[in-house]
Amino acid sequence: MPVEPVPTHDARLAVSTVIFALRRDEASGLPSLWIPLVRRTRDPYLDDWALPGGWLPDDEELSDAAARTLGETTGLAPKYLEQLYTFGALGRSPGGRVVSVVYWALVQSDEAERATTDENVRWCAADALGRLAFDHNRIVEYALWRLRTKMEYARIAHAFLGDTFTLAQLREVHEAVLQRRLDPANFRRTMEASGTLVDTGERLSGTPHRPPKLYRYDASIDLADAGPLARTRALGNGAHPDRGETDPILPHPRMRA
Amino acid sequence: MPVEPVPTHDARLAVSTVIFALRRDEASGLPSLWIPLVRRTRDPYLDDWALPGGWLPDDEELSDAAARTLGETTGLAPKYLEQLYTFGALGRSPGGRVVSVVYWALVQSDEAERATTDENVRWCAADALGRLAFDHNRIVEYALWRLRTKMEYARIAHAFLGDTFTLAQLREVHEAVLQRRLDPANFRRTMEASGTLVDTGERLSGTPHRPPKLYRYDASIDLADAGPLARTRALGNGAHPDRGETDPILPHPRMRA
DNA sequence: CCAAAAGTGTTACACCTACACCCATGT
DNA sequence: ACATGGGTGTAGGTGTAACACTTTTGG
Repeated sequence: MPVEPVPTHDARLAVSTVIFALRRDEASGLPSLWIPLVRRTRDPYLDDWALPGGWLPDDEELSDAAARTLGETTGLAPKYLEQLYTFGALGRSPGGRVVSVVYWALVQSDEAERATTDENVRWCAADALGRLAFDHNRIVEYALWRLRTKMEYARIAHAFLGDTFTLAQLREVHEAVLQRRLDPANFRRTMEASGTLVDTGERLSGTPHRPPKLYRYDASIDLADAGPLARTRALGNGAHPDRGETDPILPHPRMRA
Repeated sequence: MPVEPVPTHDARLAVSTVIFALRRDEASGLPSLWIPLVRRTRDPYLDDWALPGGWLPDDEELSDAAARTLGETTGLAPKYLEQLYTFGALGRSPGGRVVSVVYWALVQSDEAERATTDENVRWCAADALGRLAFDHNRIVEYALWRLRTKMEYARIAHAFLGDTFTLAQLREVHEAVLQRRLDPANFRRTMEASGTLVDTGERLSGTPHRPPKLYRYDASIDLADAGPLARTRALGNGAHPDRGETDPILPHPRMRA
């Protein structure tokens, strides 16, 4: 057995969060993904932009730390929060090793429109950030990939919306994240088949055409596929890690005997 | 901006690994999943069984630490290694906070047959471990779920086998992990369609029936779906994190416009 | 009435499943 | 020769993609 001495000078532990919201482009009218960044106020990468985060307090849960820094920078509460990955490469932070447990979060987009924006917080289009501090470009790239991948098999799109929404709004979210148009008819059937949509009986009026039904999201269905860690924290809607790699990954059966 | 003081008393950082091998049951002849455990030699949970791991050295990469403890307990090198999740709940370790970055690994099964087994290392059937130290039962449960989920969409089964293998051997791996029989004919076509199998031209002789072809795994195909972190470390075959929670996740297109 | 989006129906096609059947080798 | 697993062929079911079509509102 190897000896197991208590370390005298551990790597430092940080928590960061990639926060996604949907923002409507003024010109095209189409929504796209935006994330908030904070300006560095001290030496490594001073004045550069970085992901919200900070050192992990001794007495705070990892996900709580992620949600707290999210609130401190945006003034919002996450509607979806999930651990992304832990980055701990030796060279990633000049001047002392830092291991960062990174979360990703979705926030309600209409709330995000009127979110905090001061000198040191800036919202950027997720696919056109500048050069970020540390390895944060890589982290955002991975978070984007996870969001897009997971959107194809999990029901998380509603986290960008309010309590009730129309199918067109839900489809618009999918289209913005996946960056391609979806067939309204097939999208409707796919969502209805998932069993997670509840017809509220209400309709949205004031549109210049036939008023669409308003739906509500039903969380009780999804949990089966979310894996053994899903039951952990409730968090309003769904807060589960991955399928992995989710991968996922749970669509079809397979060739059986 | 919140203050950002350097912490005086961080949580301690550990790395653990869930190591999977396939072991053939003497009675039934069918292979099933086994994992090595180490006996605790100090106070929290003294003499209980736990996952291999240890404190993260200041100058070692996370994945290297996982691979090293794997080697120290089994004498083997991983054929597949991927970060699983980071566990950092406040109460998970009595007497001081510990944040564990957990990896999962696959090792070649015939090598594992003759692996280290002393007083303090024991191999157990993955679905019939006793009560483990800390939250390690939960961790193994999650790792098992990830392995089974990922086996359905990613090509990782070959990591349990040698350099060359027959389709029947590969199918046996899938059957053992997924715990159900697969149709040999359909399994063959699915694997051939994946494009990751290379016919070596050789055949396995000595069987009491028609000699099956020997195949080799071709890594160059898979990397497309593995996500932005895949290019990181080469590690013989594939070492990529997730699709996440992958998950996944990448089988089908979707309703297009 | 017209435009436009909501919502329904239908067909073509891809893929998975199940199972029948032939092939090649050791005993 | 024959038993056994290797390997190929093929019909039926399931689900998605594409698109035509009807419905319902505001202007």
